[in-house]
Amino acid sequence: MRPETIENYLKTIYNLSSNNTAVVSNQKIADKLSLNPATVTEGLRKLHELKYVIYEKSYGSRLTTSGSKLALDIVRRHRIWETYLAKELGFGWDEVHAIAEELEHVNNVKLINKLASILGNPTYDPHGDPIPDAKGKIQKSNFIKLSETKVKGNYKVMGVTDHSPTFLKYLEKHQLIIGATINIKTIEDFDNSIVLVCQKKEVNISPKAAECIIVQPI
Amino acid sequence: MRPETIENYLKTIYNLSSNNTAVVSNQKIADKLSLNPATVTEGLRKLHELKYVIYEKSYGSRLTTSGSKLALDIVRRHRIWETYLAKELGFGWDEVHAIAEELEHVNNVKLINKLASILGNPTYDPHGDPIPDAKGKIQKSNFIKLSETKVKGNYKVMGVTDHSPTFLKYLEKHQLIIGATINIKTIEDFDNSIVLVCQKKEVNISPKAAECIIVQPI
DNA sequence: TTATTATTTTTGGCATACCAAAAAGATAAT
DNA sequence: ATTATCTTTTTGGTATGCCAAAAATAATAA
Repeated sequence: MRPETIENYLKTIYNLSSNNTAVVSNQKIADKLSLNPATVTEGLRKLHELKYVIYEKSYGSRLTTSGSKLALDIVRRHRIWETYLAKELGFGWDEVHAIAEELEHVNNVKLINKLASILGNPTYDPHGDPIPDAKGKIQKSNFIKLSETKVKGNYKVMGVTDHSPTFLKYLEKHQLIIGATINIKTIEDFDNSIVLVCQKKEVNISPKAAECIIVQPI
Repeated sequence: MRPETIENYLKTIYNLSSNNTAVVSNQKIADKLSLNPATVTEGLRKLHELKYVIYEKSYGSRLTTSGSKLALDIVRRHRIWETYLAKELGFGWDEVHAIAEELEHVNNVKLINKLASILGNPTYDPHGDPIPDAKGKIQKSNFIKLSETKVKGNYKVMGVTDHSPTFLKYLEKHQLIIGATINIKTIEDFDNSIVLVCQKKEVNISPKAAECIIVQPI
């Protein structure tokens, strides 16, 4: 298997099993990588042989220790590049994902560590995702999705789980950026939409959008 | 053909026909890319179909206008990255080539122009090679190889044509870096070796090494 | 010019990464 | 429990990028 192919699978499995214990379905991998399910079945069989994943037929996959290690390394490269592009090269948070997607495959430890060092070894990227350190150690947060909030009141935006430019531009338009304070006014029982105030303006958040916003009560 | 494959061929053809009119042999391309000649024949046939090169069987290849454009773009990316790695990220001139070899395939105009702008739009890279500007315009120099010098006296080191760490480390050891002034003492008729003085120390340069050093009389 | 050597091309083959469609297996719904 | 649906796997097939060995074509030397 080509290194790039391996990296894309491992990164995807890692991202899809965030809590890192859950098994990931072929379908979800296929969706994320825009691949035919048949291709994914084949890919997982090979990754199992390579001992990067434990793949149980018709059930799901999870990373082995060595797969996890590699995945964390790719995630580190991706998130360091995203941060570098945003902080040092002036790219917007809606632009960095696509570029980092390519840069992440350049595997040079010295390079990534140098970038990290210039940035002051950051622990979070522009989307609020934690950045593994050089040893693969990663911050664990227990923030919740906006869609999971049960009580009204003040929250802080801590991250996003969708990195598409469309979504990020939409958030930016409403000042819903990382670190912003929001005040939840209503949680509609009917359709689960949320009305909140951000920078003194009222915004109505759809359930779909609320799924992709990570917050912390304050 | 995969973009990366195309880029590697075009860049190689460009580099091998420096004066840009000469046709390039399959063998030389195969050597540079570490490919079997059979593979190169096949590759050139496809590039001809794609109208990136004019490939005449059993004779040689040269770039078309569109091939030249693409080649210059890749060369620009490569050399901008080399310069950025050296100047901004502290890598040695013996390290930058290998890393740039991978980074060059990340095709993002805004990114490269941003790096170039940070560097002050440089026209030469750490090996003394000219960097095409955003429009593909490239400085033409009429420097000569150290091996082509006919008269003794003072010269300035303007570049190198071999980018291997081994060679570059060897040069550095003798202070034969870009911008250095050298004084040619002897040109041996017997074996074409050259004795010169650099930083007050005498160095004996083999014909092979002299082939890879670019100088200008002063 | 002819023989020798080097280069290029052809041929046949292999591995990777993909897909579409059919078959098998799980899950959910009645 | 049986159907209906959704997911996964199998099967058969394609395109790309590569190579080794043989055949054809240049280039060089005798």
